[in-house]
Order: sequence, then structure tokens, then C-alpha cells
Amino acid sequence: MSHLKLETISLIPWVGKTAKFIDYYISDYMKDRGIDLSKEQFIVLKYLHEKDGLKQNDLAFITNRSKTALTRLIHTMEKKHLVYRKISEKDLRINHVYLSPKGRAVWEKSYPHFLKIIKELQRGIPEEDLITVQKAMEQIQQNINKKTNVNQKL
Amino acid sequence: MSHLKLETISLIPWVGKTAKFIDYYISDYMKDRGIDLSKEQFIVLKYLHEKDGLKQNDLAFITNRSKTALTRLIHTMEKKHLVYRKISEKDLRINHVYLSPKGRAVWEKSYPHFLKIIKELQRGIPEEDLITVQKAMEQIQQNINKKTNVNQKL
DNA sequence: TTAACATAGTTGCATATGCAACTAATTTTT
DNA sequence: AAAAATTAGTTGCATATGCAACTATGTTAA
Repeated sequence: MSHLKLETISLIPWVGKTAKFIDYYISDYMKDRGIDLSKEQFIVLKYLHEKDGLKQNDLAFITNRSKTALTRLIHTMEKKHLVYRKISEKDLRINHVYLSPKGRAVWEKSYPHFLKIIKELQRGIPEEDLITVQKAMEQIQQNINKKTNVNQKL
Repeated sequence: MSHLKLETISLIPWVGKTAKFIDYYISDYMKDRGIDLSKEQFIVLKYLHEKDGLKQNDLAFITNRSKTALTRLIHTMEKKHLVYRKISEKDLRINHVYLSPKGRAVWEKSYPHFLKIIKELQRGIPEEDLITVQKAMEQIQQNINKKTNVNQKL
């Protein structure tokens, strides 16, 4: 029996590359269907659809973005009339973000596509493997949170 | 026995979020150690270390970037004196990219850190799960390639 | 009540990214 | 040989992102 060098798999590059592929795919898919919406913008629409009028801060937190990134993302979306800001009456520092009618329409139009993409891209992966992968992703995220506090960014 | 709603796991968002966390972690980790190097720049150093003098086009291909992105990435790295370009003598359209001494030094310094990060972040994931995850990542990438030709971008 | 601190959001500066249009060089076709 | 097509790389315009420094507002402490 010859010597088998069992080098441990390096998962991290795989995750990065796959995420990149997914982003490309989503972007192309939407463009092909005439939907002018980035993945990031979609995520914002998604959370606003669940709970309209979220504060920018909360949106930044739940979407794992810096408040800077969120400020600019919302700004872009406001230019495209997908959302609008409204300053809180109780606390003038706070902006609430709302879905505009157009934003809601774009959400309704794009959501089924995203569902389909998600389904398509994981085709051929057995159900039990999906669970394993999800757990592994959770583990990686936990390993990161143990070391740094990601929330510091928010 | 009650009705169990077994909704299929949506892996895609998990992958994206995990990749994001990994990027944050790498960025912070390097910054904390005084290493001024983005993940993208590291990847370029890595490939040049393996094979110096790669063409920009080839670098774009193996790093899964558009040639535009690569042009600018190399430009940034050139400003930081990590690499330098040299026009091919045989074909004046082609740029070869080389590691500078500084680039090599930065590579030597940063590489062990990246190895360590990769190991740390997948801690707690059983060996057989690593294999499962890797296979799932491959499957997702294949599913994407079946639909689009990612190479069109390059 | 004023000073000190904390919070929400914005802005300048920097990185990374892509598409479309472009230049320059090379190869293929006619 | 000249025209047409292809290839390599760059540039303008756009998106997304983060840090540090900043403004404005609100809260807490002296």
C-alpha cells in the first residue's frame, strides 16, 4: 500500500470563488431579463418587504454592511426611485427607509427569479449535503465571530 | 404524526454571507498585522509566485476577473511596487506581469498568515464534511457554467 | 444646566468590480 | 497587399465597499 498524502481541504478559497460565480450569474440573469437590480439592492428590497420603514442602522445590521455602504446603497436606490427616506419625528438623527410603489413592483417582479436561481444553482446537491454545507457555513461564521466582533463594523 | 413541512434549504445566501464574513476577517487580520494587502492582491501574488511573468489575460482568467478589473488591480499593485509590467517583445499587445522584490517579500510575509486563516476558519468542521462542502461548491459552479459561459467575461 | 459622551448618518479618500466603447497590434480573409 | 476580423489592454461611467473624520442630534454625568 503506497503512502497517501491526505492534505486537508482548504474550503475558504472554494467559498470565495463560488460566491463570485453566483454573483456573476445573478447579475447576468437579471440583466438578461431587463431587471435593473443588483443583488445588494435586492436584499434591501427583501428586508423592506418584510418590514417596511426600517432604520438605516438596522438595515445595515441585518444586511451585514457598514453604515457607510448602506448610506450609499440607499442613495443609489433612492435615485432609482425604489425606496425613499423619511426622518424620524421622535429622533431627528434617524432615517426610516420605505419601499416606494416602484420598489414594491420591482420586488414582486424579481423575487420569483431569485427563488428560481437559488433552486437552480443547488440542483444536483443531495438534501443531506445541503444541511452539511449549511452547518459548515455556520461554523465558519462562528469561527470568525469568536475572533472578531463583526458588529463593530456596523 | 403531524405534518412536517420540509422546506428545502437555500444554500446560495449562506455562501454569499459566509464569503463576506471571510473577506472581512482577512482584511482585518492583515490590517492588524500591518500587512497592506487585499485578498485580491494576495491572489495575484500567489499566482505570480507560482509562475512569474504571466500575461494579464491569463491572470484575469485564472483569477476569474474581467480584464478590466485585472488592469486596474495590477495598476494598484504597480503603484505599491508589488509587481511590474513588461511588454512582450514578440507581441506588442501583451503585457507580462512580474513580481518585484517587494512583492516577493510581501508574499513571503503574508502567505503563512493566509494558511493560518484558512485553517482557523474551517476549524470544527469534520474532514468528511469538508469534502461534502467542496463537492457542493463544485456542483454550484458547474450548474452556473452549464447555463452561462463565465469565460465570456474574460 | 452645561459638559462629556454616544448615536445616526454623511462625506472624502481608497479599493475592487463590470460593461461598453475604444486604441493598437496581430491574424485571417479576400 | 488591402480589408476585415480578432485579440490585449485601457478608459469612461457605473456599482459596491470600508475607514476615518465629520455634523447633527440626543443622552448621561458632573
